[in-house]
Amino acid sequence: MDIREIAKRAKVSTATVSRAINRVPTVDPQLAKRVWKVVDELGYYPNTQARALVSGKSRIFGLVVSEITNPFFPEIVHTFEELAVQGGYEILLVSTVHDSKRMRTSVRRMIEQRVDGVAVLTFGMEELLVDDLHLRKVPLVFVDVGRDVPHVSNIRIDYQHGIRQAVQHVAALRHTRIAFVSGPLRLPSALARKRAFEDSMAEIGLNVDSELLVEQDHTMEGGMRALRQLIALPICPTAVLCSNDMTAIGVMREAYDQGISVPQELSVVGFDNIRLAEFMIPPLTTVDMSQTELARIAFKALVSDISRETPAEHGTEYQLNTNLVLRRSTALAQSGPPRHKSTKP
Amino acid sequence: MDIREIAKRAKVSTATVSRAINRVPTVDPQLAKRVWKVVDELGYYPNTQARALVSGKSRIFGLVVSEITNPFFPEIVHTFEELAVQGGYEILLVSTVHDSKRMRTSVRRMIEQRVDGVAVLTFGMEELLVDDLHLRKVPLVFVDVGRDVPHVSNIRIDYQHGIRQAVQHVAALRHTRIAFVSGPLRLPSALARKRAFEDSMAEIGLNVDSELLVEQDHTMEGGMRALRQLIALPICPTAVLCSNDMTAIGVMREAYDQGISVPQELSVVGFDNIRLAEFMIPPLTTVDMSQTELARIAFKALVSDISRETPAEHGTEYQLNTNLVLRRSTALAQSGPPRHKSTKP
DNA sequence: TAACCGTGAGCAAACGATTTCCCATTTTGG
DNA sequence: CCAAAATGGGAAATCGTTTGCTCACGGTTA
Repeated sequence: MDIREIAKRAKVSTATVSRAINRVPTVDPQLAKRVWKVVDELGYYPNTQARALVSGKSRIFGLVVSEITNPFFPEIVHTFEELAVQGGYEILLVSTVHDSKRMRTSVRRMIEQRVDGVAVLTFGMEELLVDDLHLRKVPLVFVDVGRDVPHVSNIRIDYQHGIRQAVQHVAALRHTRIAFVSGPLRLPSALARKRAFEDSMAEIGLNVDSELLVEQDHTMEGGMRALRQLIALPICPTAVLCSNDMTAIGVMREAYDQGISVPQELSVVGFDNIRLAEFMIPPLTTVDMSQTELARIAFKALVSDISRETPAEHGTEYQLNTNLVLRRSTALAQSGPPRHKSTKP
Repeated sequence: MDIREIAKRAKVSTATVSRAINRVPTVDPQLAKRVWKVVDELGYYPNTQARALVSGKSRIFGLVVSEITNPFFPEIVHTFEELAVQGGYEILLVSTVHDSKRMRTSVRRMIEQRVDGVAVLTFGMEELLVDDLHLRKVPLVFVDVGRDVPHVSNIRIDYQHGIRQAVQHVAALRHTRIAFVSGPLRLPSALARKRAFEDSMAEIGLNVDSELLVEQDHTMEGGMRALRQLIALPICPTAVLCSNDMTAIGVMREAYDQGISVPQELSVVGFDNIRLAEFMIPPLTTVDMSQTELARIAFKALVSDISRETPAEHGTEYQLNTNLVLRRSTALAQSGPPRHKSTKP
């Protein structure tokens, strides 16, 4: 059933039907009513493809996230979708972008679908895409893309702020042997977090032993591996900061397996502040990086790029802060000499 | 840039370009090569809208889930998406379907987008949609839709199987006062789980006190509330089964706050077996309802519906089983009289 | 009364592909 | 060597909308 059918039954032209449906004010209310009646009776709804074809706008946004399986991202998807439906947009989702090739094809496919904009909230794969994408004049928003790419908006995240707070918090609790479990260092965001840690430590005159810097993969299993590695050290750390909450959960889980109590014997700090953090046992002290805020910014960026008909020469820069939130996974370092493998009873 | 541009530059007709791109075998390899050369040089890619308009297929699947924020669903999305990209499909995601109105419009919009099929994996809102949707002849797959709807595939879940195992497991550990925290009972799936619990209890001759049946909302907060309610009882339960893992996590968290140790003083069993369950402290014993399997079935159902040109009179029925997986959140009931509020020292 | 306007509806041309014919070559067989 | 069949490419119709342009109609103004 198409617009012609409606036109025929309402005894008007297809043009009038189109105008009536789109609520163009110049159409006579009488006629409009007649059209709507037929539309309702037949349950007609316009073909979006045809619409998009002529208008050039699909009212679809692409949303690319790293790994929907990490609870950090669903929260983003949630907010983004909320805004999308409010704005009358659909969202085309791509997740699971392990490798850059897969990612490229995914995004390429989005562009083939003529999405009106793409938000790439992936923390790391951005660089590879930028070139591909900004040629097509689709509005784009990235997170923490290093270089300054024309026509692309960028959400810059201030990792330093929250991580410094975390370090100082832990230091204030008298910890001196503080470990950091990073994500894969090829990811810019993981690297930035580790740097922020090192800088913050340096700032307060604590040196970070290289053996206390362990690289993992931002998963719970990674966190478990990390702790196993750390407790094998001659002198164990008494606190461990993690590059994300999943890692921290893994660390706590391994601590449980090893009979190390958190926070009495080991303080743990996460990063991200996923909703789950609050429900861990013990509730996880972590650095908040607001997922709703991030999604909100990304969405707004896209919308404002679209409304601006002449694309801005330099994409807008947005800013997102991070902040420590205290819960119960950190405590005063145990007095006396740090727990030492070989001196342990 | 469109197909005409390519045709002009390759000095062939648009028809030939189309054929070359779609790898129609009858086109002369020479010409095809010439076309592809131009295509690559110009970075041309066909307009999906136009394609869809003429072919009537969009190569997009709609995926509707209850609440992306519940870790159960991302896992489904993940698998579904995996299969989708393999099959050359995009996915249009709708989550956050609290109210049926919102859901209807969402799905309506999907249909307007001319998706090739919709998987509604939402555990409860199905009924409302069925009528709207199955008129349009879009392939559909639901979970546990009660009545037998023509042209609609249905994944039926055997809650009873896993829940009976859970009940028997807990009973074997000498628990007799066993509580059940259900989801919102207006959701068919929540109701079915509760029924399965009651039946399983009856089967082994344990009576379930109505005060041990608490209705909650499938969230972690709900779990916390539930436990608070249960420990206020004159005689506390020594084991609590939950309608989903999020609830169980909440229960364990509240137990932690109340200083009740799991599993020594309280056994907890979840339902769903989200990935996180294994990483809880203690690791959560739960009933597995494979998310990957569910997604896989849904996807296959859609694909097979599509390939079958004449829609089957009665949609296919699929089956998904549930199974207890033992971890460490359950233990022998403490001997002696059950912990009693007023007799507690 | 004639010229003029403003209003609102219809005609037809896009939008960018696919696909159905149909025609011009070759190839094949007698 | 010629007719018939096979082959491959092109012209044009089509998918379902939107929209610029034209035109008819009725009312206002000189």
